[in-house]
Amino acid sequence: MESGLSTTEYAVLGLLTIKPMSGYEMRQLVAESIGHFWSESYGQLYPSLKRLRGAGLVSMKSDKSSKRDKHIYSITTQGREALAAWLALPAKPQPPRSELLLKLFFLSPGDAATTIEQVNGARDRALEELRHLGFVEAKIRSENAGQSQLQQWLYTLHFGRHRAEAVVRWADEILLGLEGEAEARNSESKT
Amino acid sequence: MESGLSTTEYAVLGLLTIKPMSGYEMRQLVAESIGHFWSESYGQLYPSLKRLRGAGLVSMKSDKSSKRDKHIYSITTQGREALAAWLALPAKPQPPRSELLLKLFFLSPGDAATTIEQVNGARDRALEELRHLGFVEAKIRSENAGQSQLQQWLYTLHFGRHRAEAVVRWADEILLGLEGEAEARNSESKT
DNA sequence: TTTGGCATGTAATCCGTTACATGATTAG
DNA sequence: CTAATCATGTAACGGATTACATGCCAAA
Repeated sequence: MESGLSTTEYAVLGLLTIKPMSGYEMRQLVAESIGHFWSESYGQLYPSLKRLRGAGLVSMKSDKSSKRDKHIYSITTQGREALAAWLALPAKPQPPRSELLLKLFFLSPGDAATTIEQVNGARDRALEELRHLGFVEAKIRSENAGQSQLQQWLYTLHFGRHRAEAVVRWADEILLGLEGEAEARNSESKT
Repeated sequence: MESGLSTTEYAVLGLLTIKPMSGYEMRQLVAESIGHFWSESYGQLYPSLKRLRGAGLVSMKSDKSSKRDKHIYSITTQGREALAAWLALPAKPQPPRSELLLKLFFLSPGDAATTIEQVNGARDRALEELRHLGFVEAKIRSENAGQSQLQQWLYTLHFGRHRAEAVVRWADEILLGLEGEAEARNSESKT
């Protein structure tokens, strides 16, 4: 069912609404602007562009001006229509697959040290992401002041922030409980 | 690098530490107990069991007693060692890929109605998950009182709770902002 | 008797990353 | 001169879901 296009292909269409771009440029843009919730590799990008072109959803022209021929892709009217239709469809929730939770689930309470390490690792990564998101937000706020799309970008950034904050809260909850246990054991052995 | 086994195979080893099981049983157990952060299909399960058996990490015996021959798998000592080694390795963070955020990113501020729909949909799903997690927690608390593994199970459940709460907070933040905008526009047109 | 759950597996297919192959341009 | 970055693509591979193929047993 659905619309025949893969999610990657819709992502490509979306990127081309920002501006006409080469495959290489798209890759960069994905990595720096939506890297916290999306990724694309060349192995997906180039074949997708080819298919989309075949379907008339994007057009291509060679830019021989500056350096050596570079392929600049643009979204067509049909492409915009296909994208708009997809954007209005409810996003399907993706089943999360977490290696971290898998490990925690199977670790035994006797391995408290390993549990703590894993939880701490997740906490550190979340803190790091929080810093990174703050940095990105400051950057796009200054670079895109007044840009109409800015608000939408902030939505995705804020999602990342709430997600990371949740991880920190969760980790603190566990770490506190584990410390409490250790203390209880301690005072017990002293009595 | 790494250890030669896939994450699915470690998950299988982990499941077999709970009790010896058939492939069919494993599938059920995954769906009901760790379904909120992991999934396995038969197309992965059976070939994995085959490979693990070949590597001597699980053993199999046919149960002809009850109905018709059923294959019961158990984890071997080597299997337990392999699992323990993997559990101690830091969990690698998986790059999130969110179709929802992709849509929000590309929706234009003019499509506020669609944005609201998407965000509300995510909020509803999070609320539903919260109810579900509460239900599961009550169930496993009563069924596994005193079970040593209970605490580990709760860790994963609580992660899900914090994650879902984060989505609700984020959604409320956006929805509130969007309402404020609408009101501002309203009073403006009245003045 | 026919539907649904138990039960085991394989094949086709999709989606995605990594590695490979190639080559120009630019900064140190 | 040479390493990094720009630039385009394909091939190989791996991980995962879905569809397919098969068949028993129990309940409605």
